[in-house]
Amino acid sequence: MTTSVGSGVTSGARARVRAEITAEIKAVARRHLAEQGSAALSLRAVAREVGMVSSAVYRYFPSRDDLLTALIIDAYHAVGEAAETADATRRRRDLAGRWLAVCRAVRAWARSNPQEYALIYGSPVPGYRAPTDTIGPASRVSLVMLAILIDGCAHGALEPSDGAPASHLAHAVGADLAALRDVAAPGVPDAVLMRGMLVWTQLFGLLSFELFGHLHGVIHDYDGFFDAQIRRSAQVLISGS
Amino acid sequence: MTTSVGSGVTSGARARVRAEITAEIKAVARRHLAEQGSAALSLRAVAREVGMVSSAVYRYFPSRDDLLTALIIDAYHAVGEAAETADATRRRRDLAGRWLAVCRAVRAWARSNPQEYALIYGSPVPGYRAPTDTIGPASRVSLVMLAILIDGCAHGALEPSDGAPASHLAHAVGADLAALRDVAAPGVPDAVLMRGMLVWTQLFGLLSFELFGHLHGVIHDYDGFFDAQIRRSAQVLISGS
DNA sequence: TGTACATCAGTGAACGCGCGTTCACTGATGTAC
DNA sequence: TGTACATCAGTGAACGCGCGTTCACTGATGTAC
Repeated sequence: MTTSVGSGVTSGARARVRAEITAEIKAVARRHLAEQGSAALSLRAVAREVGMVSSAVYRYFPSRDDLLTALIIDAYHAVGEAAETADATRRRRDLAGRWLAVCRAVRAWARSNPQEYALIYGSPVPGYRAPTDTIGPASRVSLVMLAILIDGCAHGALEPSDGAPASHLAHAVGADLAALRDVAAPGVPDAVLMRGMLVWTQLFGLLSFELFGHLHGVIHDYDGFFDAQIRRSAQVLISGS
Repeated sequence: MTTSVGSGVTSGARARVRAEITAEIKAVARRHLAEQGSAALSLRAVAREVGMVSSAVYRYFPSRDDLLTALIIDAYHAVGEAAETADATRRRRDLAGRWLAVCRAVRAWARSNPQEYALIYGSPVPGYRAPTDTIGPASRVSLVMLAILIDGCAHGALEPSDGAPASHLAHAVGADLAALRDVAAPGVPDAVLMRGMLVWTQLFGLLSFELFGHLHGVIHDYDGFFDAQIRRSAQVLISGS
C-alpha cells in the first residue's frame, strides 16, 4: 500500500515533469504561433527556444501536426471557456444579456489571441487534416449558444416563429435541424435554430472582418461598432425582428 | 507614322508575349494555390511547371510576395465581377432579388475557388503585408452592396430607421458611418448602413463557416441552408425585421 | 532595305537557409524483488 | 534497505528535401539610323 502510494507519487513526479514540459512546449509554440502564424510554426524553432534538441520534442509530440492539433484543441477550449464564464455572469433568464456577454467574451478572447482565432476560425491550415479529437472541444463554444436557445424556448422568452411568411424550409434543411435538435437542442423550433445560426455566423463574420482587416479604414471605433451590431443581432435572435 | 505604328505593333508583340506568359504564370500559381494553399505556393514549383528555370520568373514578378499580391488582386476582381454580374441580372428596384443574387454569386464563386476565397477572406497570409494596390480591387465587391443600399434609399424601398429603440450609436461610430456615407454611400442613413454591414458580415461568416468546415456534420444541405439564411437576411436588410 | 546597337527573356550554377524526421546512443530516474 | 533491471528523456549526427534570391552569361528580338 504505502509502496504503491509511494510509487504512485514518484511515478506521478515523473508524470508531472512530463506534463510541465509538455505545457512549456505548447506555451512556446503558442507564442510562435502568435508571432508568425501557423504556417511558420516549426518544431525545430520551438525546440531551440525550449532549450532542447529538436529530436527531443518527439518524446512529447509524435509530429508537428500533433503539436498543431494540441494547440487547436487548447484554442477551442480557451474560447469555449471564455464564453461559458461570460454566460454564467448573467441571470439565466436574461437572454439578451447572456448573448451580449458571450459575444463580447468571444471577441475579447479573439482580440487577445488573434493567431489562435485565425487558427480555428480562419483558413484551414494547408495540408493539415483535423483529427476527430478536435470535434468535442470545437463544439464547446457552440453549446453555450445552444443553451441560450434552449433556455429561451423553455421559458417562452424567444419568439418561436418568424413573423415573415417566406420561411418554408427545404426538406433537407428541416432534417438537419431536426437532427441537431435531437442531439443538442431539445425543444428549440426550426425558426429559432435558424435565427441562432444566423446571429452565430454573423458574430464570426464580424470578428473575422475586424481581425483580418476588412474594416480597416472604414471603421475606427471597433468597440462601438461591434456593440451596436450585437445589440441588433440580439433583437434578431430574441424577437425575430 | 507607319514606322511608329509598325514599331508599336512589334513592341506590342513583345508586350503581348510578356502579358501571355505573365498570365500563364499566374494561372499555374492559381492552380497551385487551389491545390495546396497560399503557404505552399512556391516560385520554384510554379516555374518548374511553366517550364522555366526558377530565376526566369523574376523577369515577371520581382518576388514571391508580388506574385501573391497579383493573385490576391485577381481574386478580388473575380469575386467583384461575379457580384456585379449577378446584381445586373435583376431590375434595379428589386432590392431583395439583387441582394439574393449577389449572395448566391459570391457563394458560387467561393465554392468554385475555395483557396482564393481563403486567400482574401481567411486568415491573413503570415509574413505578407498587403500593399495598397489591393485596396481598390478589395472594395469592388463592397460597392455592389452599397449600390443596393443607395438605390434602396433613393427610391424609399428601404426602411430608413430601425423600429427598435436601442439604436443610439456611439459618437465615434456615427463619425465612421458619416465618413463612409460621404465617400461611398450618399443618402444612406446610419441605420441602413449598419443593417447593410450586419448582413454583409453575416454573408461572409456563413461562407467561412461552410467552406472552413464549421458546419460539417451539422448541416448537410448547404444549398438549402444558405438560401434560407439569406432570405432571412434580406428581410433584415430591407424591412429591418 | 540593311546594319549596328540596345533591350530583354531565359539559363544554369550557386549561396545560404531551415525544415521534419530517424536513429543509435548515453545517463538518469523509477520499479520489483 | 539494497541491488538488478527496465523505462524513459534527451543527445547529436545525419538524411534528404525544397525554398527564395542573386549573378554573370547567352541569344534572340526590337530600334534607330
